Amino acid sequence: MLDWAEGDPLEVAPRLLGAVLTHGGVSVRLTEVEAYAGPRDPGSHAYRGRTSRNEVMFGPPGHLYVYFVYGMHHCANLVTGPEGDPGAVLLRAGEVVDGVDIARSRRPGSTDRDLARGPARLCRVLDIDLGDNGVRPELAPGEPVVQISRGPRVGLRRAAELPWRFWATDEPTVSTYRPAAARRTGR
DNA sequence: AAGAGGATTTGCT
DNA sequence: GCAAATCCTCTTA
Repeated sequence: MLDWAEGDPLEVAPRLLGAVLTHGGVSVRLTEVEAYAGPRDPGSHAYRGRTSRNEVMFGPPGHLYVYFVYGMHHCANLVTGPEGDPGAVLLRAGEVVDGVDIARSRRPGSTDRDLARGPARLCRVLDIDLGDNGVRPELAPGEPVVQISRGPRVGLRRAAELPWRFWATDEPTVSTYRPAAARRTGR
């Protein structure tokens, strides 16, 4: 099961587009993802080796790697690499296809289009937090995405040039591209 | 033991 | 367009 979601994150990422992730009573059809290739990828949390935070990425595929950022947001990855090889795919955005009422209640004031448009919003709508780190999510293949675009990953300061972000072309639920924030101090 | 920084979002100027 | 919000985790000493 989930063979199509296991292996090299660069190959799995485009295959995840269109797949449906269900958690907390809400289902999201993935429209935007990013690949993180573990130890050979300077942008990966696993680049500097195993720590208590990224431990799940070193485990078997099919589990969620959830992390906490900016003091208030959660982001979720699907671990894809074989045990010992920490590859993962960041779930950046999607379209809510089931449980819309619950999703709306978790993000009051949001338009339906924006409900899961961004990695932290997606987690919010699916009720994913650190407590879900390491769980096996409910994931099903969906309608295949017809046209796929790819480009640089979002928000990274390291290895930002690698075109490892994949999204469904012309999908309104894809997040808007923002280059990494510039350093305030330093040079 | 302490400090810096972050795979973001939101609201205000 | 820019900065605040806010705390976990890693790095360095």
